[in-house]
Amino acid sequence: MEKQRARTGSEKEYRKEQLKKAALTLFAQKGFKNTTVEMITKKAHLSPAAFYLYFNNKIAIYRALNKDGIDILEDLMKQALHTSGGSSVDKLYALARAYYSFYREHTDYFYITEILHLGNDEFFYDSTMVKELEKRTLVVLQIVASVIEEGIEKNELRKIDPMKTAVTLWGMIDGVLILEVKKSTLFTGFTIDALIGQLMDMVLLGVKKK
Amino acid sequence: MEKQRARTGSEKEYRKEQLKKAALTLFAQKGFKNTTVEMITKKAHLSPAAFYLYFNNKIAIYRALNKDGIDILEDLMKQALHTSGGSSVDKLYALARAYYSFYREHTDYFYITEILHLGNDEFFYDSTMVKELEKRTLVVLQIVASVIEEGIEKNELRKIDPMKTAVTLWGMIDGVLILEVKKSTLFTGFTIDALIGQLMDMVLLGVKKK
Amino acid sequence: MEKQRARTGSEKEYRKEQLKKAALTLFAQKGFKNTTVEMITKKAHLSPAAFYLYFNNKIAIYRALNKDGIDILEDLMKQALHTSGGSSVDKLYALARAYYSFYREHTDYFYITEILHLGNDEFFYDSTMVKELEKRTLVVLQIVASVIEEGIEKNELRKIDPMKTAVTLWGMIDGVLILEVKKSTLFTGFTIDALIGQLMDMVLLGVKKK
Amino acid sequence: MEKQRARTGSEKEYRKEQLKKAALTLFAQKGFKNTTVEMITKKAHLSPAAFYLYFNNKIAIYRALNKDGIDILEDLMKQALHTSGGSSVDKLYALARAYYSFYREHTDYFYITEILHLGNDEFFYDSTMVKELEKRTLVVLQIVASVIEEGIEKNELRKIDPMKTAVTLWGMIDGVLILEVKKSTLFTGFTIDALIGQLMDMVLLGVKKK
DNA sequence: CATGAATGAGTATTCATTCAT
DNA sequence: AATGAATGAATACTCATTCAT
Repeated sequence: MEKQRARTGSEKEYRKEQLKKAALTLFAQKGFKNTTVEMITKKAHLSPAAFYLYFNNKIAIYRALNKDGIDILEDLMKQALHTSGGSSVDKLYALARAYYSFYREHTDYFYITEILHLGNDEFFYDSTMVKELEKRTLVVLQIVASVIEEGIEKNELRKIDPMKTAVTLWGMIDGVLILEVKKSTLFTGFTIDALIGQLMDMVLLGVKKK
Repeated sequence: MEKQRARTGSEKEYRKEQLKKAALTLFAQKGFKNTTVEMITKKAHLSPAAFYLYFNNKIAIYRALNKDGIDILEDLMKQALHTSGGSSVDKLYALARAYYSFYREHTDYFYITEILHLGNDEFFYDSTMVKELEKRTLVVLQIVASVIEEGIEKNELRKIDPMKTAVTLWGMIDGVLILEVKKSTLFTGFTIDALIGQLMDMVLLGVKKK
Repeated sequence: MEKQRARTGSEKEYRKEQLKKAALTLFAQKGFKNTTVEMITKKAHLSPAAFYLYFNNKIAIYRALNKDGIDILEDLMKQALHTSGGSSVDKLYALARAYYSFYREHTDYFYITEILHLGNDEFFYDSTMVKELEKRTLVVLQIVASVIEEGIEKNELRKIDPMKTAVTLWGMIDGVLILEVKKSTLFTGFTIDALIGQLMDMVLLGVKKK
Repeated sequence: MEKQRARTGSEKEYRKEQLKKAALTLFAQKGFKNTTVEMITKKAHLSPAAFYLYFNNKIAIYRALNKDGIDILEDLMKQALHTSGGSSVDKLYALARAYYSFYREHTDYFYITEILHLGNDEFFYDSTMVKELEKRTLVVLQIVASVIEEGIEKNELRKIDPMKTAVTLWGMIDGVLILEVKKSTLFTGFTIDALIGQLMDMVLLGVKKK
């Protein structure tokens, strides 16, 4: 193998990105434990040893990806808010669509931020990292909550606890998306689109007849 | 260490249960890959070699637990249906509560049946097992769907696709429960009870003002 | 499994025979290391633990079989001598045929006495056993040697060292038979019969033209 | 223990040789199953894990040694042919001596190529390897057969099937050599030299008086 | 006598991580 | 900075053998 050398700072940054890109795909495909450092470096055309020039250990790259994922999500949510129509319901739709497109267009990141740590125990032992992620998540949730709050004020929405609703919505949507990740959409015969549509319909109108 | 011996058939069954109990806890705590056969047997006061008297391999015990989990869930759901009030909404509540108590009282089973396979590869390579689990899941979903169908007929619920709604509900509730598993309920400051309550409220009445 | 009980002495002997029979087949089929005690006992419809009522350990059964093999061979050789025609060449033929039929009719014993210990190191550490086997082998070789001696006296054979010739013959025939065991007869396209025929022809007449 | 590092390519090749050398001795001494990867690496002053930098698995090193063995044999046979006297009998002698010196000077290789797979299962599961070895063996046999053919044409040898004779000879000599491997030469009181001499005498002249 | 149950000691193989160059 | 080489610590699984009943 040719010796690769990252002379300039940006070249170094580039290598780091390559490694993250490789790890992102592999983690999403095979899980954390089933992805070896060697696999990651091979995909990034580097030697296994080089990995440790860029990351302290295997968990570090996972953490970095996790952060990136939340960055992307936050961006998407903020953008959605700016470009959406005026009514609160419109805005809620826009935010839901943003989250959904986080799932669709950045599936690997969705996988890593929302799913990968489930069924593992070693990821969140670094409490500063946890704190950091929680703060970031709250920012995103706050965006949703404020839309709900606004909707209530404008009398478009029922009187509900905005943050509680935001959190619940988050969980609900995640759950439905995870159905597809678990391949449960396949055997039930519904597309993820149909299920998300159904979710929005239910959430907005309820199932009960008035 | 004293040598333990399971003399009677029922004692043998007991040991098997001990192993499953140990594995259940460990899998839920640390994940599949992070749980070693040694850990399981140590917890069950047996030698690693003894494990293989009771299960063919590590994955076999996981499969057994998975099946047990679904058994429990199915029971709970059927019971809920029989003991609930007459209206469809009551029945839906009862089913939701049943699922919720599956989560509460059998958290480790919930963990294993709903979460553990996420972020891993190896579980679903046995396609007969997958088929079996899918069938079992459909049975549970069908219970929910039929209640919805009945509700529509009785004019208690809006005209919605019963199975699609059931699947969506499943995902939604799972998602909210997973929030707690991910410890996300903690930092948002809501109890899981509150979130599930919020979910039921939203699902029944919708958020939109009429 | 039903509990088997060997009450009478002969029943005990029967069980021992069953075990040897099972081991014989398995050793010949799979080799010593690849045959487990469990396989042997399963084939003999006994529990693994019962094995140790009849043999001290796994090697012991191999040793017993080895002895049995030589018994059979010795018998065959002695019989051959008694039933053969009068000339020394006839007798030599008869003895060769006897050895050959040891291979054909008792292939598993041939395998065990002549081949199995090759490529292993643990069999002959019991020096009394080795001595015993050597003595038995010498008896067989002596049978051949005395026929050769007689042939020389009767002027039917060239003047050759009888015992040296007997030993050489033994090795030569073994070697050709082993060719078939190694499946080398297959790819060369010759049957073992043809090769043994060729061997006898060469040995009697030589290849050199006179 | 000092950490050993193979820096240059040739040093790496050297380490591989060390491993093969260690494995060669051990396989010949103890057999395949009784030789552990740890034994091999210890003898080569490496860690067990390092083994897998050089060979994919335990069987791979056996296969490599097998190939090496046939290389050596083929070389010896070809050389013998080139340096021997003109008569076919001389050539046959030279070839026999070559095979004999393969046994004497490369006993461990002889052991591995001719004996080790006897009494085992697992070696021949790789059919491409088997085919390859058979082809190589046929090449060697063809060398012998062509000398015999020439001898018949030159009227130095009786009319015999050249290839059949070659195969038979191969088996015969192997058999006698194996006698020594089995230590059977010791108790019979003959040296392997004497037996091989006897074999050649018998094969050339026959035992029958004319 | 027979066995079900149990295990200690192995055994090939993997992998995150280190380090001399 | 980059890497080839090396390894310690795991880890699932096997098997001859033991022993209480």
